[in-house]
Amino acid sequence: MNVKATLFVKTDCRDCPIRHRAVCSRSTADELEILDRMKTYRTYEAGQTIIWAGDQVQFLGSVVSGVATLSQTMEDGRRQMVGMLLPSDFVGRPGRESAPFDVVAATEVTLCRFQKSAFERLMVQSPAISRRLLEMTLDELDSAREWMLLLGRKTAREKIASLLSIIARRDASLHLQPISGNVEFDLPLSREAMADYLGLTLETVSRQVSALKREGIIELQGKRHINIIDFATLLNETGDDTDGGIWT
Amino acid sequence: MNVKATLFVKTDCRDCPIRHRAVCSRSTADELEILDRMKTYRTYEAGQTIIWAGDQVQFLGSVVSGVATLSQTMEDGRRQMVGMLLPSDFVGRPGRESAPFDVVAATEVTLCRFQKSAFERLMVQSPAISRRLLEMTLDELDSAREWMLLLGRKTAREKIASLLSIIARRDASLHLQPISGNVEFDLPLSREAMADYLGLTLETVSRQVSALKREGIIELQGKRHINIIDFATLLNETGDDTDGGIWT
DNA sequence: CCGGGGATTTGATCTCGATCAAGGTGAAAA
DNA sequence: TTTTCACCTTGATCGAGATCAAATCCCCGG
Repeated sequence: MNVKATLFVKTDCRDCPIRHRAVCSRSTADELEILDRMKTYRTYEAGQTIIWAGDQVQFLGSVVSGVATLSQTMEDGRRQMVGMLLPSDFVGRPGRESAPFDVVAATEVTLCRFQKSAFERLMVQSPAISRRLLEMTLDELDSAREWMLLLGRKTAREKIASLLSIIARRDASLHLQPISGNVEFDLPLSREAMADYLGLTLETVSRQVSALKREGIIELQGKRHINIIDFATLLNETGDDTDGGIWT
Repeated sequence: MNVKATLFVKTDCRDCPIRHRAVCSRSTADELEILDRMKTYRTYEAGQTIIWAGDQVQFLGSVVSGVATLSQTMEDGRRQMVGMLLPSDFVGRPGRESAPFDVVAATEVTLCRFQKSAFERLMVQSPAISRRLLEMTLDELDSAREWMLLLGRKTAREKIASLLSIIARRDASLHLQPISGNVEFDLPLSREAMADYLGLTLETVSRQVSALKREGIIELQGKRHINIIDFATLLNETGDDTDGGIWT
């Protein structure tokens, strides 16, 4: 833990997000140097597709700012979001030719990117990177499986409450703030994107948000700014057990 | 590929499944030796819970025979299966204290187990193991995300057709047979387990299976033995694009 | 061969969320 | 300022799948 902190401070990669730094955290200074020199930034505007499912992708990287979505679409247009990428999340698959899902910028998004081939070469030299990526991928897998419970078994109201509490939590952890009582944040997703994430229609999302507002559990300022009156009360609506589980 | 095949033959671990062998496939003979000496077998009867969510688990391993399920349950009893473990699938998380989900034997299950601490020590020495586990975990993550599309957006009939085609495919690949035309296999899951996997009730599962039978797309022998009359016809009912996608 | 009990099927009815259809809102362009 | 357009809300109705309630099947022990 101390080692991690030390390396965290040592790295020059100051403008890169926490989790990307964490990827490098057990590497040597040399390796950090190499990663650092490889990196480039690119910004995508809201609504832009960053990666199409099936594309050959030449880079890996992580989200510096903004929110991107991972989703898939059936031929008839039904769409399901399968993940949300927030600052510090890793993007891309080492060792894979083509992307399995669409990556779309929900807000303006800046990525810190590495050339895929160079990163993969570095992975072979530095086993710590593979171990760290394994750890991160296991976390993502657990999150995906938690989401399967939501999609398969939760009611519309529970789905909305769960989504709001997750976004609130991730937003708070981004600003390194504790979470309790009153919580405020901007929704990075449109009603339609929320529907795609939750396996609902946008009308149902709108109705459930209105219901939570009517019942005084949340307040809205505009369409996108949410004020959770009391976080614990919202949690009661999620259907989850009280302790909060694995979502961060 | 040749290297893999060679090592495949070299290892003494003959009774262990394909994918577990794959974990070792890029390791040295020494490392294989160590893994081989560590391994023990254990058999669980159908219905038995192998791991409870939250348990401290002291082993890792892979499924040798039988089918196990990964699932989570809400306090009020709603249950969602989040994965199915077939022969060759890896069980357990290196580097994790406690299990995130229940693992239950759907049929009689035999596991090949390694002591977790010993395996983790081996992982540090042999970077290839981490890389291989990362690859496998990425596959699982993609599968989980495909399943999210099913849970969030597919109709009951599409869900049933998808499940049958996945089980048929995995069963065929287990016996190293190609899949096309007429396909026969035993369902390893009860109607209730199928419902838990698909986010449906057992009555809906039963009705949809009956409908597929009535329409001549499948035949039943007993409750559990399925005969898919023409695999391509069943695929048409899944809602997936024609090429089959990532499911193996 | 017979009875018991879990697993499955089938039927009747209900309900939550989808669908169809107008409106409202607010920020940016004209 | 007015227009416009994308986004969101609200209302009315519908229908797929849930729920409640019996049968029926079948495997197993006696």
